[in-house]
Amino acid sequence: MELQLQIRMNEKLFLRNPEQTELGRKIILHGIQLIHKNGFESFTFKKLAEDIGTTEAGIYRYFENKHRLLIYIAAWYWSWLEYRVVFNTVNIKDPVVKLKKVIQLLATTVEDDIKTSYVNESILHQIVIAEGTKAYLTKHVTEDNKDQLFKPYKDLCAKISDIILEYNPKYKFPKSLSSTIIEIAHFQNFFMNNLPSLTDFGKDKDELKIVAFLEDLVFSTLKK
Amino acid sequence: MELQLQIRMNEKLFLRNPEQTELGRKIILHGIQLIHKNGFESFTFKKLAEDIGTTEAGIYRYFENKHRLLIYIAAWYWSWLEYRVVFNTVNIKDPVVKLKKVIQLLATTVEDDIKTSYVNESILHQIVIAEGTKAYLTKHVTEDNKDQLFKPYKDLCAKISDIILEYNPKYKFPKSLSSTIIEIAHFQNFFMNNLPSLTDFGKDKDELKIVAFLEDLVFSTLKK
DNA sequence: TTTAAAAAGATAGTATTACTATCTTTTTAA
DNA sequence: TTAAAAAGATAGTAATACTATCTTTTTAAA
Repeated sequence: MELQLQIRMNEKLFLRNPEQTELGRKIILHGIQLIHKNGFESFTFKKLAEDIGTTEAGIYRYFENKHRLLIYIAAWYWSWLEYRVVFNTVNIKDPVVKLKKVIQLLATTVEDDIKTSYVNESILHQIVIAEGTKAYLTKHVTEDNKDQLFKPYKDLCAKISDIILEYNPKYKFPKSLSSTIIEIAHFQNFFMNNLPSLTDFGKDKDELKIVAFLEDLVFSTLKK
Repeated sequence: MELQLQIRMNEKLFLRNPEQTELGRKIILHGIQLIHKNGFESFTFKKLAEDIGTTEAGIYRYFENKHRLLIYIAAWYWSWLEYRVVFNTVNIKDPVVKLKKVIQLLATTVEDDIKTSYVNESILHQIVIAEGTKAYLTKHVTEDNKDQLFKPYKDLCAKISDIILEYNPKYKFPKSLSSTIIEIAHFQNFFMNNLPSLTDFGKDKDELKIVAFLEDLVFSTLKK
């Protein structure tokens, strides 16, 4: 049995659906690689076009600008992560086990378990760590939000929030704790690798220590 | 008695020290205002020059590029915050009181208590919330770090970490908890105002709720 | 008070970025 | 087979991110 994961993306994220054409898929695949290699700031559609062997104009037919492409990539990541959270917690009764699973999924590098044709999930994870917040840290976040561009992030946050309430229905800040776990999983990873004195993981650079930190944080806070 | 706070900035942050000339101080003052108004992405030295009534070339004599100006502004903010932490916790014995003070300083909007001639602290606070992470979320973070550009941030983090250990010397993740408090204070503020469904503060948009969330988080985690 | 050097102002120029437009060729789907 | 969708090719433009140079003004020290 070979299944292929298909994530349904919001129409407003693109001008032309990149999943449906060869060029579109190349834009996503090479886009992720280029952003990872040079960083989002020095990433341009011109360079991407050269990389792919097409023209700038060709890429503009799919995405309004590079920021929209970043939002698309981030949205894809969050949708994929929500899928993995659902998949990995289904049939589990104990919310403790579920929460631990969530933390592990957020804080550890993906093994390429589910093959999606045109996305390299492990590079994607690195991109979202370093560039993900730039998707919403803008002056037009409110309009973008009205277009539902951040729905996958918000859905994931809501899902984790539900598990938190399952564990402790009286906890007052489930959504804030949820978004905190998500962001901190990424920030501690970035700090560990780039500004290690901001963490306690600088020496061995072990993702499992981030997991331990987050588990301690979450379960101390939620203890009834 | 009128005292003036002077923050000594790292020489590598600028080409020519902006504190020492009228034009330099205007660059900081109007730079902060412009970034706040239009966001960092659409901020340019050309616009800033027009705003001030000087030329682009004039600004380039002070800062290599707009990213360096952002780092300068962020560094100034972190230095100022560390000063305020020190000032507000001196002579306090109880680390609980100290930690609460720290959280309050991080999570609530500044009242313009200390006058610094050429920096608007309340706008600065807003900028660092929305743009601060962009100072280090780059491909050249390692070189910038070697130039000590993030020292004020790391110093603040270390200071808070020390208070954490004062309260609970056995706690395993003082630095990570410290950087977590710092980042989350800002992120929850940004989410509350821009993506409220990621928080539990959307309705009343009250900073004091962020304080409550952080206090609960920190003291649950550190409880012996 | 003079003078030199530092800072600021004025102007020009360049490569790159971030697009838009249009026309032709190729691919695809009915 | 044929039309329409997609891709390719080419051109152009305003803005961005700088660098260079020359002149004038300010300042600080002899």
